[in-house]
Amino acid sequence: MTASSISKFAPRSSCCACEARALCFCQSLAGSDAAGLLRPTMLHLTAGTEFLRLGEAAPDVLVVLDGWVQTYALLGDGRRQVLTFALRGDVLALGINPTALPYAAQALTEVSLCVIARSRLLDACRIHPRLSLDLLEVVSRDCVLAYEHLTSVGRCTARERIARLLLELSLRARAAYPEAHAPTIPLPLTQTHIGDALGLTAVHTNRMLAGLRDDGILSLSRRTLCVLDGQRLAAAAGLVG
Amino acid sequence: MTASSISKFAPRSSCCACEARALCFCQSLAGSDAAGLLRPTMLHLTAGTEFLRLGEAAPDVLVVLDGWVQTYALLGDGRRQVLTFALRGDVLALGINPTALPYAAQALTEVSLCVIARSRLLDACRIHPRLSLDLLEVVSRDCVLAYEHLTSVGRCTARERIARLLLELSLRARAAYPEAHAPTIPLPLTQTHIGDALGLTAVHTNRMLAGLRDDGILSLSRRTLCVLDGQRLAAAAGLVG
DNA sequence: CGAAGAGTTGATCCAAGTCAAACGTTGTGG
DNA sequence: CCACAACGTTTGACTTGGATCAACTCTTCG
Repeated sequence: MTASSISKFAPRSSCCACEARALCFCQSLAGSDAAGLLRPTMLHLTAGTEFLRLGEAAPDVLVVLDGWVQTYALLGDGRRQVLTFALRGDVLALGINPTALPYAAQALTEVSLCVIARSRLLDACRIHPRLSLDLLEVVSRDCVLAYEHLTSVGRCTARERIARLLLELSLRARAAYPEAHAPTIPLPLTQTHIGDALGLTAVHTNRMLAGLRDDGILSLSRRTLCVLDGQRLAAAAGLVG
Repeated sequence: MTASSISKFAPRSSCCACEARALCFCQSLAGSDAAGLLRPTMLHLTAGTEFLRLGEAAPDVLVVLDGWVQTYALLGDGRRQVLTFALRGDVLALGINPTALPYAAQALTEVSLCVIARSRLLDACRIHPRLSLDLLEVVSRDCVLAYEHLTSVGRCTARERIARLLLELSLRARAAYPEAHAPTIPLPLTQTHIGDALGLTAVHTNRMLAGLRDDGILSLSRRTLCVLDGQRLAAAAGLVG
C-alpha cells in the first residue's frame, strides 16, 4: 500500500470501545486482555486503496471496523473474480499461508481496520484456548459463505445470482449496523463489482438490475439499495416457491 | 444413512497405524493421545451412500481414510452444485454449525471414514491448544480451495475449468497416495459429477473432454485419468502463457 | 465547466444449454 | 453365462442466456 493512502496508523489503547467488538472473535477475551495480548493498531484507508496484494506476505490479521472491502482473485489476462465483500466485524487474511496471499483486497469506501500481528494472535491462542475455537468459527463461516457463493455462480441464472447477492448483503449490512433503519442500506458497489462477484459482465448485470427494478422488487441508485419487496426478492433468488 | 449401507462400524484401538495419519490434523497428537482423547471409530460405506444430509445435525467430525467423497448443495428444483471432492486425509463437517449441515455428502466409491465426536474433539483442543490451530489450518485450506473453485466457475471457460479441476485432482490424489505410480490415477467421477462441480452440463463436459483428449493432453476412460502432457494441461488451465 | 467514471440501451454474436437418439459398459438375476 | 436393464458416453441439430461491441447519457467531483 502507498504511504499517501494511509491517513492514520495509530496504536489503540483499549478494545473496550471498539465498534466491531460485538461482531468479532475478540469478544471472547476481556477488553483489557484483548488490548494487552493483541496490541492492535488502527489503520485508516481511503477508498480505492489496494492494501493486500496477491502473492505478498501477510504478517498481520485485519479486522474491518468500518467501511466496505472487496477481496478478489486475478487470472493472468486480467479477468477478475470478486471472492468476498467484507464489512464491519469481518476478518481478512486469517486463514491463509502468511507467506503468499492467495487473493488481493481493496477498500471500496473509506475503511478503518484493526491490525493484529499474526504472531501475537497465535500467542494469545496459547493463553486462551477458547480464542482459537472462535477463530475456527470465523474461518468456517467464510467457508460456508464461499460454498453458497459458488452455488450461485455455478447453478443460478443471472437474475437469481443478483437477487441472492443483494439479499445476502442487505442481511449482513443490517447485522453489522443494527442501529441503521431498514430497509435502506448504503451499497458502495458499482455494477462492475457486482458482475465480477457473480461471473457476469457489467452490461448484463445492468439489464438484470433493471428487471428487478421494473418489477418493483428493489431500488438501487446513488449507492443506496432499498429492498421494496423482500418476499419477491427471496422468490427471485430462488429461495421460495 | 441406512443400516444396509454400513458394512462395518467398529471402535479403533490405535491411531498409530492410520493410513491418513500423515495427512491429517491428528498428527499433532501422539498416536496414543489421539486414540485416547478422540476415541475414534471406523465407518465403512458402500459406493453411493449419502451419509450427510442437508439440514440434518452433525454430531461427528469425519476424516476420509480411503475412497472418494463428494459434498454438494441442492437448490429447490433439483439443480446441484458439487462443492468439494474429498479424499484421504480430508475432513468433513468440521467447520459448520453442527445443528444443520449446509451441504450433503455422498460416497463415490467404497469409503472408510474415521468418526470423531465433535464434543471429544473440542475437549482435546482444550488439553492440546496446538490441535485447534491445526484445525484452523484445515478449514483455511478448504476455504482457499473454495475460492479457487469459485474463480474457475465464475471466470473461466468450460475447457479451462475442466483442465483446472483435473490438474487439481491429479495433484491431490498423488499427495494422498504418494506410493501410487504417476501419471495414472483412478478418478471415480462421471462426466455428470465433473459438470456439477464446474457449473456445466454433462453433454458440454463430454465435448470439452473430447477436445482435451483429441489434443493429446490427457486420456480419461473407465474411471482412470492419465495426464499425458502436464505442460499443456497447465496451459489449457490458463496457468501459463 | 469539463473530464472521468458509471449507467443505460440497442444490435449482434457465440459458448454453452437443451433435446434427442444411439452406442458402450457394468452389473445382476434368472 | 447370457440377457437385459440401468447407467454413462458420444454425437448431431437446434436454441438461448449472457457476452461483446458501440453509442450515448447521467453523476460525481476537481
